[in-house]
Amino acid sequence: MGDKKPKFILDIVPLTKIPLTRNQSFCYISGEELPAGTLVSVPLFRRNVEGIVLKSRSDFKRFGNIELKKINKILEREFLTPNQLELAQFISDYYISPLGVVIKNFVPRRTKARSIKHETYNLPTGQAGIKQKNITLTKEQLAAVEKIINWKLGFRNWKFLLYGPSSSGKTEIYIHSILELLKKDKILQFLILLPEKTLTPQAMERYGEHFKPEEVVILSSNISKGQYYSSWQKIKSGEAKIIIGTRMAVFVPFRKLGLIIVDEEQDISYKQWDMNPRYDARTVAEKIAEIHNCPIVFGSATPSVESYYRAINKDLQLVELPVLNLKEERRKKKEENNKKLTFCFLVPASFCVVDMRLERLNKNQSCISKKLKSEIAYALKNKLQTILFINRQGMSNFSVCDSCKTVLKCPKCDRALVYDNSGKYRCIHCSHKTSIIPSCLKCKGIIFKNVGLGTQKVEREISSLFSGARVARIDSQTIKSSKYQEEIYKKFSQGKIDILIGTQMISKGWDLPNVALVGIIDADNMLTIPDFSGSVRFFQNIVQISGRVSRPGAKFPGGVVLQTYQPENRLIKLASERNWEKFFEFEIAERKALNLPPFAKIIKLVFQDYSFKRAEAETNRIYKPLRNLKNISSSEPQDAYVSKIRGRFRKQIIIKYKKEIPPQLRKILNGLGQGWIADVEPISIL
DNA sequence: ATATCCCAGCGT
DNA sequence: CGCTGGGATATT
Repeated sequence: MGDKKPKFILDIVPLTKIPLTRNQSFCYISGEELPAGTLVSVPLFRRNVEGIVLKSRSDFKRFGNIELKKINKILEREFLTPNQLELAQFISDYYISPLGVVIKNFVPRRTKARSIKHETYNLPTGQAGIKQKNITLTKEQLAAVEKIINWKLGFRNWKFLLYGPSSSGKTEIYIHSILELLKKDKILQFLILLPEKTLTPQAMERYGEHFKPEEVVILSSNISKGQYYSSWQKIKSGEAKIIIGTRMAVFVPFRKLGLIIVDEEQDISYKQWDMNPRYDARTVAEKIAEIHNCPIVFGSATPSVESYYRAINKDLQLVELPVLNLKEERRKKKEENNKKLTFCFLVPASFCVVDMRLERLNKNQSCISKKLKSEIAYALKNKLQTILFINRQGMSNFSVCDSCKTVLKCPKCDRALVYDNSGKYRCIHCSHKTSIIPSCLKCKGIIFKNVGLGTQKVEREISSLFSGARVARIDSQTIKSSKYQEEIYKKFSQGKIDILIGTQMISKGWDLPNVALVGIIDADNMLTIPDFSGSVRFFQNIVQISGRVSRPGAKFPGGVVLQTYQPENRLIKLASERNWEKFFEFEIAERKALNLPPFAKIIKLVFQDYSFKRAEAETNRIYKPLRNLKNISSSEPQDAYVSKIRGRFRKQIIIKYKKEIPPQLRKILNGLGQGWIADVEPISIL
């Protein structure tokens, strides 16, 4: 048969890594025209892969001398929406990541959800969803809602920064805005992005109360592939209206978005830093808002420096919220307490900085200061709960050989091993463990001294100081099983635990109403992060940690005790005041002086190799052309903060540029070979 | 993903 | 000189 059927050439992106130096889409022949976004199977060099159609055309001429292959199979037409394709291209360009790898994130595993269980989330079921709780909003909250829902009237812009302390009622504003926008247009969908840590069942309930269960989907990394696919389909069909999720939720096929909310906007878990594409869900969400022509709200009590700077420059519309009647509440509380208690050791929301040098002078060698000890004792006596923060897990920072004073290091990583109470020493990077009796690599000594503090050490100390107290510990070791975490949470909220010791892990998400005292055991340790965002992280940590006490509704006003060897440190002072604006002024001046974000954009280039020589040679090779480029500045190749991981040496180059990546720089970045990692706008340059 | 090419390192 | 293993490479 003479093949009279018209044939078409399709531009198809295989869902696999194609080097950035090459064209990201390939041409295939098909008997029929296929719309963009169609999922197909194509042969690609002796194997078959999935691919997404970008374009159909009928001109053969360009490929006269190359014999094109036919597509294998059409899997599903218009599997991805045009909006998604546009977004994928944006992410690929912006984060210098192969388009196929990016699109892979948009294509769910198409496994049928085996169980017919519709909702397995902890959403309030049955009636609860439909009865819309009457939320009474304050004047300020209502004003914020008005601004958001009337975003079209705002001539300036429809990107908002909702800046208000925790407990200023941001969630109510989100919910109310959504309900109002839904009233106007029933087919709208809404995206609510949350950091991993705050996407908890407790947080979910707050949203679940106001919408029908079948209208809400939750997307996080711990749902099954089948569940994800079923949610994905619901979103594509329009059945799902409220999409709550972590950063991965930016990849789903929205039909028509009415509003995007990025809660806890400052949270660094929005940035994917460990694999390609190294995208930032905040930036991507903003792009989605542009594509869908819908408003976007970034919410935070301690905004990122970048966002607040944008708000000041009117690039975001700043909506400020006052503390929700907290002052009155505090005053009332104080009066009450003064009546009840003969002496009130904690001024409400007091913040006490303890100088640990004085403790040492006074022959107190414990990691618990006299002040903190007495406060804990008081809290115990009054059946109030205490949280102690120590941002180091295990027993200590590092261990030193007693005879030759060498730090015990991981053989594969440039990292000190930590003693973890099982009698072994562990590496946090590669989970390498020593034998029960480790020996010093240098002198074969077997006696080690532990230096510094860890959660386990604090736990021991506390147990010996307060033998009657019920103590629990939470860190990344104990938290591995979420069951255990849930159990601790339950016990603590039921008042069955007096003192909770943990890393920053517990500073978020957990709503603990009965906490009277928060102790920050070693603030200096938190100050030592030598990174451009170190100060911000410190400040935010302290605010978040302090936020564990003195919230409205608390049964007792709380206090914070911060222990430090440098009480005169400017950051400690700023943090103890917890005045974000004041901190911002200090920080922005420093960022400007050092040409750091938001005054410059950063790309971090990391090269890893088993041979130090090769790592050195390769980074120097790339540095040479970079040095001569105009409009950028790049650092000389330097050892990464952890200069060796799993036996591979790591060298890095930090590049700064204004606004957009210059074309010549892009060319160099596209040509980076195996072993290189490019991280655009990284959260850290360590 | 995977066949293929290239080269260093090694033994004959 | 050939054999081998590891790494880079290309894919319509």
